[in-house]
Amino acid sequence: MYMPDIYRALGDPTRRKILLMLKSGDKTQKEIVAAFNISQPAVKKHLKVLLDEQIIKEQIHGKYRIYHLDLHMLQTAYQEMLHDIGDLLDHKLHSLKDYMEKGED
Amino acid sequence: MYMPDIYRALGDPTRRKILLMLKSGDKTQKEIVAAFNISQPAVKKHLKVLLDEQIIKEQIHGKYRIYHLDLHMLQTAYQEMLHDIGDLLDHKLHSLKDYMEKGED
DNA sequence: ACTTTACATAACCAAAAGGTTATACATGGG
DNA sequence: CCCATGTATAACCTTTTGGTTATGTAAAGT
Repeated sequence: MYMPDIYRALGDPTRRKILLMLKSGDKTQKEIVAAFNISQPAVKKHLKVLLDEQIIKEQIHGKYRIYHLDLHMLQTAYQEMLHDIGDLLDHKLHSLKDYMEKGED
Repeated sequence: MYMPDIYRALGDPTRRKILLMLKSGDKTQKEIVAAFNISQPAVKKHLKVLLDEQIIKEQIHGKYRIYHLDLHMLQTAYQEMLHDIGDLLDHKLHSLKDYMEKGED
């Protein structure tokens, strides 16, 4: 059984850029491919990793594949990583909530 | 010029365990090697990655190499990751904050 | 019906990652 | 000086990763 590995998902800069792209709105695979200068199958592999880790979701719309962030999972993922670093720094998870509260406008 | 990649540094479970070890105090390479059942050169490679990413520092003490956490860099890494998650989630902060508050126990 | 268009899939490749064993080097103790 | 200990380095191996090209398939436009 597959153990989701958030470090794997976020460990690649292309994948992080894809996530940033999706922040500004849902995107088709075509649009994502156009934003990088790697091939369509290469992009698709990155999307598969993000799908496997459940960081993004896919919707089929005719011949299009529309991708969008799974904000819940993404937040959980970062929470996990921050928790690991937080453990090392002796200041824990609540600082994320603090950050989010201060960051609101 | 080399851009430190915190995601790479934390991407391996052995390295995360090494960091956890170092949290409880500085360690010689010998002690770190003893804590895993992989070879000394394998451990050394992990240490090199952590050194490259400047997450840990090395001190030469006679024939010993003493490793310790670079808390400042960890702090920076933490901030970097907070920034990343902020970038991704900022316009959804409200619902996430609600989620986190409900999710706390 | 035919042809684009968007995506899927297969086969392949080079380089990186994570490990090994064997061996060299340097320091400290007897 | 000699030997044990701690670390460094070299050579090698396997698997994974991130990419490629080529080709197949399904939906949409004309």
